[in-house]
Amino acid sequence: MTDEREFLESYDPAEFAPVSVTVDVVALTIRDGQLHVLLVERGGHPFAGWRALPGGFVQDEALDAAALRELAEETGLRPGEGDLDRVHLEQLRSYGDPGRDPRMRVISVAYLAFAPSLPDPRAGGDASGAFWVPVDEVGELAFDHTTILADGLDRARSKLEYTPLATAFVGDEFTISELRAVYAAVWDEELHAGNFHRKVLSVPGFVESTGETSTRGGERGGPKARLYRAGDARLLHPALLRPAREDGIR
Amino acid sequence: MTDEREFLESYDPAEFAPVSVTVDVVALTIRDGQLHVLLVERGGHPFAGWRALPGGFVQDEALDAAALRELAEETGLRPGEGDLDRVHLEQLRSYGDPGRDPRMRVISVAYLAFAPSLPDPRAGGDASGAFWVPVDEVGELAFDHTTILADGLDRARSKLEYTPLATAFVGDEFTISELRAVYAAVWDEELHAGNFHRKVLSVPGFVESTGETSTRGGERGGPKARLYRAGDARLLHPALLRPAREDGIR
DNA sequence: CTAATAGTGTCTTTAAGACAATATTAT
DNA sequence: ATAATATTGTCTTAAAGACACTATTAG
Repeated sequence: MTDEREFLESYDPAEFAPVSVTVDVVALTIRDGQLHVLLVERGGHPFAGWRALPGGFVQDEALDAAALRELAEETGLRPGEGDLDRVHLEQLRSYGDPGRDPRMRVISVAYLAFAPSLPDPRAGGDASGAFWVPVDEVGELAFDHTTILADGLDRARSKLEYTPLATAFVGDEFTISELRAVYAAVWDEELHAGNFHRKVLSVPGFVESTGETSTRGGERGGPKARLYRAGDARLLHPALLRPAREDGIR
Repeated sequence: MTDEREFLESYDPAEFAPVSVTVDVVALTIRDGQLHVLLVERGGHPFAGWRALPGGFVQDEALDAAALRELAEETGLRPGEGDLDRVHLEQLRSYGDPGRDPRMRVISVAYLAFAPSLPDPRAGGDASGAFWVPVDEVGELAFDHTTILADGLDRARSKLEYTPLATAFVGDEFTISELRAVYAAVWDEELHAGNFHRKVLSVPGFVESTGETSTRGGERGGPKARLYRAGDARLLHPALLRPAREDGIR
């Protein structure tokens, strides 16, 4: 195509040092009341044997599609078969410092995925293994993935405040207590059951009642709870704000 | 380097269709009480003669540096000489749909820049001209820049709520009225002067008094106003929330 | 003088948070 | 029976918003 030739000639070849574009996914889920992230163990160099975020090269596809594909490949789950349908996926940000990959210039577009408890992953792709790791037990990761994970957690914690994101971590139908457990796990804070309950119900469109009630009470006793499903709100108003911590503000 | 050879051989060449990475900048400033965005007029194909966001190819530099460089080139301002020092720059998100550039696969990392009123730009780089345009007079833009601009405006409007970003649009020292004018321009809403005044002063670390007072009153009368400078808060707590609009929530 | 503006005061409504009470269920 | 839990009630405090008022300044 002539246009493309013109295009390629229109700028300094020095600017055209080869660049690769990858996607990396910060996939979060909650297991046993703890926030977990999906990690893979790298097979090849560099960082062989290190843990890393799942990811890979972008093919002839949209960025979102690449992220979903990588997630499916690394977990062994198939898109379109239920498991991955309920996954909420959003772009986090891009990372492109020269030198972040020792081999060549690589720009990574990071994604954030939220999922209800998923089965244990099957290894796939480049990874010699993939597994869910509690976020407070993640050590040093390959490349700049420690930074990416930290940014992803920040984003997730913040989005819980003003969006109904928490509903992405629970099943189609859930109790208010289950929802509270999501907030507690992601924020790593206790929440007052009574106030939380009233607050959630008072935000228009956050949850809607199914009219049903759970088949049994809590794990350790208590009455059966009413069931809710996600409402139609895309923003929570008023928001569910975390208590202000002095650090982070200044 | 052997690692690089291994690397390049380690994946399907089909995945290695050439990719370019660009940065595009949504640069916002306020002139005459109206929010303006910096646009360029494209010289070459495709979209010759169309308006577009300033941007260009990423060289051997960090992404942030590329954005700042492009901004400097398109405006004719020099970094490190004051004009651009007060510019707040942050990454917006990346855009990479296949086909967003008709010539080849281009991933664009978009940036958002906020600046106090800057001088009229001088043309530079590929652009046959660059200029500030009121955001409500921007027509259709080249590529997917209309979407990028919309995303940038959303981000800016939202960040005014919970960060001291508004101070990036005013000078080093400013009056509460000037700050209110920023909010009014970005949100395109009137704000109650009295309540706004009290609110701003009540948020810890948002502004701090200089002890000085402006040399003259408002444009059309009124007493001299006290001067403030930006405080040390990185987040506003409590936030300055826009009135909830029914749309946008659902 | 007139109109506009800076800054403060006051009151109402809404939301957040602490705490208590009651009924229901697992063990 | 005991302990934990779901849900609702009450009260206090913080914040938001509406409105009024005074003093000061440009024109």
